[in-house]
Amino acid sequence: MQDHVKIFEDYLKKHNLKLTRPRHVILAAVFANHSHFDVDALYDQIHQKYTDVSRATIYRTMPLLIEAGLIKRSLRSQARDHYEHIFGHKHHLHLICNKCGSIIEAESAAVETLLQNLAKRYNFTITECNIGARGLCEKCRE
Amino acid sequence: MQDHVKIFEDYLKKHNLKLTRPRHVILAAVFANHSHFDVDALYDQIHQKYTDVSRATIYRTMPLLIEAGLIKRSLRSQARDHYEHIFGHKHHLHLICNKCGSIIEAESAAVETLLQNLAKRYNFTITECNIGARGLCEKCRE
DNA sequence: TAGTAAATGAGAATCATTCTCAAAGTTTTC
DNA sequence: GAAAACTTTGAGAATGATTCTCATTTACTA
Ligand SMILES: [Mn+2]
Ligand SMILES: [Mn+2]
Ligand SMILES: [Zn+2]
Ligand SMILES: [Zn+2]
Repeated sequence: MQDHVKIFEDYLKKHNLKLTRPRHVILAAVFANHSHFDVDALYDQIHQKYTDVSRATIYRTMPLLIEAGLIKRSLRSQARDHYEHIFGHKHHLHLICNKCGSIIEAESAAVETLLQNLAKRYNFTITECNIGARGLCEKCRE
Repeated sequence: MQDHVKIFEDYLKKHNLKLTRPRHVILAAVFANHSHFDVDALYDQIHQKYTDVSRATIYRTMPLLIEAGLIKRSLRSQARDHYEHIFGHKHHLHLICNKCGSIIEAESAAVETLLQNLAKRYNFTITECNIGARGLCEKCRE
């Protein structure tokens, strides 16, 4: 059973952090759907069932989930941080439409390989790629 | 004489915006050095000679310079927007060291081409690429 | 040079995020 | 299973980058 719950719990134990109810609730909410999210949306979602989990705790938990390798900070739209979970998902890149705001997720393996090779030339060790582009989607082009 | 000043002035005229002193001062400061900058650093730099140019005007001018194709919003470090000018510079990508914070600028043409081809498959028209990676630089790896 | 519309500076407002601290929870030890 | 030792939590205050407001100034037009 090597699921996200186990990974998080292992991470917490390894770092002498406690396995608390809010942390489990937040983790579950993060993996309850598979799209990008921001803290505000997450708070709304959680708050329907668990009125006692505070924004502060959500903000405090994001770095833990990142450190555990379960989510990444993926985009920033109008001054708000966005996250997406990465555990259970392939690496991908984002094509963001400037008009309608829709996000296409595309396979990134080839681009990442090229990027890795490039980094090698600078003796740079990549731990996290961030690849994306803005433009116009099919529908918005006409 | 197709320099950045001319480009900016043409942009302003074309959009019925006025060629003001603060806008010229800000443009000059942006191109006075060739590194990344944030509004705060820019303000400090400008404020030494031109004490009457306000932060508000600098913030208001950034989108104009972006629209004119002279700068781009390039990175965000700890909640602060960073910019770099792009006129007169080749496209490049950023390798950011997580330890020392240094930024390596690397040639991005090959990666961008690949990204363009990928986008084509989704009928997506790219106007702006954003490619980068985090990790450890040569010095910080030991 | 006057008339008109846009731009500016100063500081207030906004708003996402971080911080503070007293109260509550978790783990360890007996 | 209860107390000690330590961590986490919620609530709301604080912070800090960015945006807004509005009275005043400036740039352009004729
Ligand atoms: Mn995604
Ligand atoms: Mn750069
Ligand atoms: Zn679109
Ligand atoms: Zn380094």
